[in-house]
Amino acid sequence: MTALDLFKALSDETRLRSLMLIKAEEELCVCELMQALQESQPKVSRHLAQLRKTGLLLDKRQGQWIFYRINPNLPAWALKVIDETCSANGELIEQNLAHLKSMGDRPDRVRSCCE
Amino acid sequence: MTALDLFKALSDETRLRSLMLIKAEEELCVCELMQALQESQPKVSRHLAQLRKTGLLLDKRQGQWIFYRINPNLPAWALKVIDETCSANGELIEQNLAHLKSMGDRPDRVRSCCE
DNA sequence: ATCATATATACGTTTATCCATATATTCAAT
DNA sequence: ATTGAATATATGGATAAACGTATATATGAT
Repeated sequence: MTALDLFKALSDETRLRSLMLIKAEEELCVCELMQALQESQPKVSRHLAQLRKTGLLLDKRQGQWIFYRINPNLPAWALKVIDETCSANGELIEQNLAHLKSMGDRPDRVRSCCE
Repeated sequence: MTALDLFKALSDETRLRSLMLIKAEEELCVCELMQALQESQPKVSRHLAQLRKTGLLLDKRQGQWIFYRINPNLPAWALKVIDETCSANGELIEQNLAHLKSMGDRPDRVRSCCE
């Protein structure tokens, strides 16, 4: 995980928003992110794959869903960069979080994207 | 200066190195950066212009040289991101700093790129 | 005024990135 | 085994970013 890798990963709006949302919510599955971002499935999936390949995210399959969370083993400086960015730029994902809430909380939330 | 603007600015190797070098040396002129980076004048100049337009750098003309320095009025979180990145990734510019040293210190250094 | 130096910008080309659409994979349920 | 839902990936096309070369601007010296 070089500095350049990190900044490239964060230099796309969909990826930046996804990362911030995942950090705010601990973990999110693809369908939740689709709802939060109001974006298509392949688009969200592609960007998440990129964040995973760069090492920023870890994924965990749970039934038919795949949950993404921030890789806690990132270098300390990278975690700090993410922290600083998230805590100072919350307004960027305000609306996305609102979309998330409109799904209800889990397990309701999960149910609402899979049934 | 949105988060996205910052990360886009830092997601190019030439720009990242330039910023780190400028931070390490307080201020640098274009010809010093050309030497440090071993890159062409238009390439260096173009990337510096981009960093200036994004608000990351300030420039100051001094005779025929133009010195760039980090904009101290950046939002606090952005300055922290830059700080963290620089202090944890010094090896990225090790060799570039060596090239700089080989010019000698200013005013010698400046003389060596202008005479 | 002329010339040399430092820097900036314009232009056309190449390269990288992003996207939408279509298709594949994986799991759960029947 | 078949079906449906969630996710992933492949492909071709569009958009944007970066580059090299050439040219312009500004300063200092003669």
